Amino acid sequence: MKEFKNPLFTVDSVLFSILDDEICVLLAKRAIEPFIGSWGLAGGFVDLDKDASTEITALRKLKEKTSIEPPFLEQLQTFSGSNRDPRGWSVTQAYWALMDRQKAEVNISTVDDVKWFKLSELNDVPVAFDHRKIIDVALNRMRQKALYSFIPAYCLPDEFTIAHLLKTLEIIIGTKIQPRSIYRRIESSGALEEVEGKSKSKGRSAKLYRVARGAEKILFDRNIGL
Amino acid sequence: MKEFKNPLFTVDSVLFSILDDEICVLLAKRAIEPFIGSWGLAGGFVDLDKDASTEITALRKLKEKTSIEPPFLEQLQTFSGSNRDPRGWSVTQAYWALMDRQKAEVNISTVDDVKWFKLSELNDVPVAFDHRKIIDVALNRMRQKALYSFIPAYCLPDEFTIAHLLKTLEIIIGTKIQPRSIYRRIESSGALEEVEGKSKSKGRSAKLYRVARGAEKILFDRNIGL
DNA sequence: GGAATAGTGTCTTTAAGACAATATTTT
DNA sequence: AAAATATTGTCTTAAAGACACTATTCC
Repeated sequence: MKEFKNPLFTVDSVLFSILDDEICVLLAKRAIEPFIGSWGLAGGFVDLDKDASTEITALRKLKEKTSIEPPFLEQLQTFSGSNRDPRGWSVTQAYWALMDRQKAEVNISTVDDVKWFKLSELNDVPVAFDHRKIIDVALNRMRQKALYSFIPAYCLPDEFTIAHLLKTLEIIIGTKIQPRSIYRRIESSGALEEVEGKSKSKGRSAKLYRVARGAEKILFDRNIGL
Repeated sequence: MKEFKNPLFTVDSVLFSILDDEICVLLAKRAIEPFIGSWGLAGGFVDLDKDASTEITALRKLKEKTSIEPPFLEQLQTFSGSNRDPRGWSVTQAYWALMDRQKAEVNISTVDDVKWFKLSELNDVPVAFDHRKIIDVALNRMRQKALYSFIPAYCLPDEFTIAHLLKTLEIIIGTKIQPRSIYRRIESSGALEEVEGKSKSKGRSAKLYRVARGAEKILFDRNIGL
């Protein structure tokens, strides 16, 4: 039997959150070649001794950068070819993830090689490999899922208001959404749980909610906001 | 920098079609270890010299088995870990594909190491690796897509009737579907094109259609058949 | 013409969009 | 009380479900 060489294999994650009413993505400054000095996705090689699966690899790498594991992580797509990495034929299994930006802030603010970039800033920095393309694929995936799930709730703090969720969905989808539709979905799906306490802000205070366990599996069979 | 060993990397495809009103999947009898003699998905190692991407690898392997390239091929998911292949830590990038069973029949019927299995037969044969699990993930994906696209049309012959498409959707989804809903979707989406000629069968003959270019990208924003 | 299958009309149902109205809080 | 925001009521709209009815084609 013919013996084949294996391609280079890495795992990379697109971690999104929301900052100043804008989608942002976590990137790390590359300390090694190739693309040293450019910004790239959190990721790297599988540790064959420690990692039980590539999902573990993805979580490990994200934790290295943010100090916490994201509450939402899902396979995105695999990117491959001989041109995407100067070292040779390579494969990257990409994941995408969501987390509350505040939670990671403490850790990130102490280092200068990990940084959240707003989408609008992304064209002004050098992005390594084909990571820009991977981010775009992840963006499309997130936007699509926002239409028929509450998955974007995973980039909110543990407790949040419906107005906050609504705003987040609007930012991701890019259009106004009827509050009524969200209230209806919350009631009919059980994807959120009411928690004790109220928000404090300018006007009437709002009920607080948290994401119910397994909420990422609750899918509506109709798209919102079109 | 620490040097990492790469995992074994393979590409495997779950090819579905319809046979006797049942979903069927193409498997190949393994001629080499591990799992020699068992049935596995069409797939194998990337040819770093010839394959421009893993998608090309998948197409190449499918063509080897069926003599034709499937009209629909899409990334499914990646499966990884140290237990799924006795040779060590491994990664399989899985694709799923559809084609008309008749088209591949000539080639397949001349060999005895490639065979379509109905889903109901699948529990009676030894299936290699975690390929049974991969098939189940692909099944779920296909069933989901059948709810909001005409992608299942890719397992029909080049020209087909609406009744045939309807039947195919019903088989995949597993419930009765209103013909009216299908006619509406065809008219509003432009996913199918009418072609010359009529079907010949027992009763009134039906118009013939073919899948329009890019039809796999036409998605409805509501699920059918629930 | 009768059987069989294809395709249409149309009423009902479901869940989202629009947007006004009411309810709570904060100041 | 006024302002601000949260939540609900309710009418409209879009697309699917149900199912009867009409249209063709084969025999």
